[in-house]
Amino acid sequence: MPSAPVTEDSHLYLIDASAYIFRAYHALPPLTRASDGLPVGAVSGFCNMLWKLLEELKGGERPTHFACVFDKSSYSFRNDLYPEYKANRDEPPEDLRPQFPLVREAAVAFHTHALEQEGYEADDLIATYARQAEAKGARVTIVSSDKDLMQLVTDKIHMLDTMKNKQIDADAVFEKFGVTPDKVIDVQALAGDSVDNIPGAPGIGVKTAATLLEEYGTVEELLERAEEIKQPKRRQTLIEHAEQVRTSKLLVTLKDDVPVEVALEDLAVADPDPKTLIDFLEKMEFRTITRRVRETFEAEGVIDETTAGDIGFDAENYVCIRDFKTLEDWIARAHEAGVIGLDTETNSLDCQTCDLVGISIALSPNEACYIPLGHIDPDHSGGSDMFDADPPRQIRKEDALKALKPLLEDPSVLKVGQNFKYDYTVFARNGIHVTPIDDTMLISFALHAGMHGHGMDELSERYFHHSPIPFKEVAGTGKSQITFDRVPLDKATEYAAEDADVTLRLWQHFKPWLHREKVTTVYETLDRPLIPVLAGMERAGIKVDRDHLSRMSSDFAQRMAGLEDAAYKAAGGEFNMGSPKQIGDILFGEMGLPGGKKTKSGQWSTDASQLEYLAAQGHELPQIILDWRMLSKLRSTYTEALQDAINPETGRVHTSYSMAGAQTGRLSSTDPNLQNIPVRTEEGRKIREAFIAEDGNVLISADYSQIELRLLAHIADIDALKNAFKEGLDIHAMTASEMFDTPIEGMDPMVRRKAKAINFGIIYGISAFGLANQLGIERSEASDYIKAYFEKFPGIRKYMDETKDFAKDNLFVKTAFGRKLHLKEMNSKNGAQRAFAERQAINAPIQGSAADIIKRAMIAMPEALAKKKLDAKMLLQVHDELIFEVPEAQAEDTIETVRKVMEKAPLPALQLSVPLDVDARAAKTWAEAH
DNA sequence: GCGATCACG
DNA sequence: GACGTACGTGATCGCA
Repeated sequence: MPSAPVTEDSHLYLIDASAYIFRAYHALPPLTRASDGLPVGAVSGFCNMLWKLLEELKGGERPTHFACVFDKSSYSFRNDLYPEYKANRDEPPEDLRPQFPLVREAAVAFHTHALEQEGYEADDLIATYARQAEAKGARVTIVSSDKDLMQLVTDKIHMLDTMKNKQIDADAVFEKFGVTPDKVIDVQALAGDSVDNIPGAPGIGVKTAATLLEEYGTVEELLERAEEIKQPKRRQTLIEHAEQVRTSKLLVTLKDDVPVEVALEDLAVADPDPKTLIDFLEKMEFRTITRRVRETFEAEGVIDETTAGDIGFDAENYVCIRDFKTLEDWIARAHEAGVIGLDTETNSLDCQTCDLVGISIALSPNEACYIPLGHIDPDHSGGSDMFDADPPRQIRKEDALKALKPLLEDPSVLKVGQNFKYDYTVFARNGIHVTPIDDTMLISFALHAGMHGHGMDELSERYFHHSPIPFKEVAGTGKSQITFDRVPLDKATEYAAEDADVTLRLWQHFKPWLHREKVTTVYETLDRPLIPVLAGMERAGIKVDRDHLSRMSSDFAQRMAGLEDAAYKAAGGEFNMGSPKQIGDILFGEMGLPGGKKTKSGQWSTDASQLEYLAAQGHELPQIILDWRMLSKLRSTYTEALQDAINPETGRVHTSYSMAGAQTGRLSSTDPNLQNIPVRTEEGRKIREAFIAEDGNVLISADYSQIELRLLAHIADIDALKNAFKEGLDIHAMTASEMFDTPIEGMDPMVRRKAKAINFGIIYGISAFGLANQLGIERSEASDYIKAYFEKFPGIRKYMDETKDFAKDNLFVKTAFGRKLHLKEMNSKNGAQRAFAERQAINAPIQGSAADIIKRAMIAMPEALAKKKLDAKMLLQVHDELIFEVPEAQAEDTIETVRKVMEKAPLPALQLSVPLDVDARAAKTWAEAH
């Protein structure tokens, strides 16, 4: 650490760190480290404060000497004077305690002294250094708002409350105590202090103390002449408690001659070591301040950017291509590069219907271009003067695409995209089949599922400490938002070229990690090849009978109106049937029915299980609400919304599959969600009748039977289960028979139902609470069932324990095909969080392996169908089910091929020890085919 | 923008 | 002994 003499030009900063920690803890919102839940709110506040003081204070305020001062322990010489000193302090809160050592670590990371000394409080050290510096004519700033330090204030020594950003000088002290700083200890001695347990004189507060001191000068003088005090009460108090007041003065007087271990000169401010500081901040996972610190260091040129692997972003180098010659030049350079970042800009978020507006290409970091192709009025902003608008000078779309096509289809040039299924579809609609490809979103997902999201902005911030321009910034937001074709070209170029740039950089950053993390195969055989398959399914869409939906909608609306009348009658007045809040108030408030559970927000819960319970007791209104809710759900989410989703050009509904949404590796379906079309109730199933085949065609539905239980049997290696599947037994009946020791023949359906619930429960990471809830039985009974199950199938318990142990050690679990799901809460101190992670650890390998298998089937499917010269088109995936559309005459052959591909899907990567069974049927509607 | 609810596997 | 609980999703509505 450097040393420098303290002179009149010096400015010493003393941070009252111990007091700061408590204040930050209470004043700042709680913050925990994302990866393990470690509480770090006070540490974060401390780091921000230090950084601000050290780096952002420019000019005369900048410190020349600097130190953070801590309390060493709770004991000090004051305890010898007065054993009760600070005796009323509570232990620091549980989630503050681990932060004390971290704050000391932070002080060191910032390259400042972390001072503490046995037997003295931080305040005494501060007093000593402050007085020493003052004696040399230096200025002193004490960073604290603690009133105990106010006695130190002089015209050289000030205090600074960083949270309120307020200087505390002699005037401010006078305002608080009614005396000048040198008399503060006298006021405190008289008034006492409940926080520090300083007794003072009973009945005398700050105001009275100030008045008395005005007349008598000091405590000593006052006590000497106590007999002269006119008010009898005060006189008596002061005479009686004279000794106590003298002790109090000793307690509040800071010791300014501590034999300090570090000399004042050695507190000279030192530049932090960039690597040490950034490493610490990154370890704490403070994203914002890490970025700020990094940027400052970069600006000051103290970080070697290339060794950090981070080449700064510089939009200056982005090029807007508006003439053909330049485009040809970039295409040639792209061939040369061999790998390019690629991104498309469109005029809507729906890649099925949008128009291509522009293309961006990145060749290397900071070397990127944007090719506008469909911009309107690019030289005016927002088209306010449409009549004057000149068409922008941009390359004709057909010409550009024609020139780009060979590049985009060139097998020797890798095209890297982020969420590339979108761009793939846009290009496909323009007659270009982009290949070969990589997708940074999917690479991130293969590497880090469960650790963080996989959106580009988040990845860029996390790995490059760079925030790409938000879309909102170029297009605006809300009602005044414009489509990308109206964004002026300069802004469009900055935004679009940056996206391609970031994408290429992400690829460079991630690619080596695929091997290191052993997920190359997952990415290359399960995720990447699925892109064109899903793109094809989304483009194909499924035919939906609008009239059928429309008729159902009217029918539902009528019946809902009837139910509304009945409900108002039963409730004795009108209310909003769609408001759970109002329903709760009526049922449990006005009608006084016995309320069940409450929701998190304190409202009465009115979910189906609650209403069913009330209905079963013979109450009318709950049943009406249940019936209405079902119809309302079916109508708003399905019969109405699905009509709007029909693409007018194709007459079909085109969903969009999300490939990196579900943590376990499952797909999800949005806009609209076609994976949750009703089937469980009679009424709901009718909606599936609206999903139909084109004339002359049929729909085929093929689904895996019990795939997750089969995988459990295989993964946990349970002979009894495996044999049951091999023999084609009813697995739930078999389980019941084993558990309850009854023959399968003539089994009570209730018994089988229990076993079925347990089988599902096992897959979910069973708990007595959950099982009891599911079956509507007592928790103790559920507990007995689980016990019986584990006695019959000890291998399952063993599998569960081993899986949990693995997850605790490695913080991830794997599917049978090697897909990883990271579970960072496995060792959380929070019991509920940990239990949740444990159940995920049980479930994810099973659910994820099933997802992997159907993905393999889907990837193999197009070729298998083509080979058999079948015209079947794969349309939908619903986790364990695939829907196809095929000319009627080919239905049987298609079923045969589909079944074979699905049943053999794990091969050759994995030979399951149980057979996979596939049920398949052909029909005119999805309702019948399922 | 969030919680409650409910549709699916 | 209390806590908070079945796994994975997405859409709609009311409400602040």
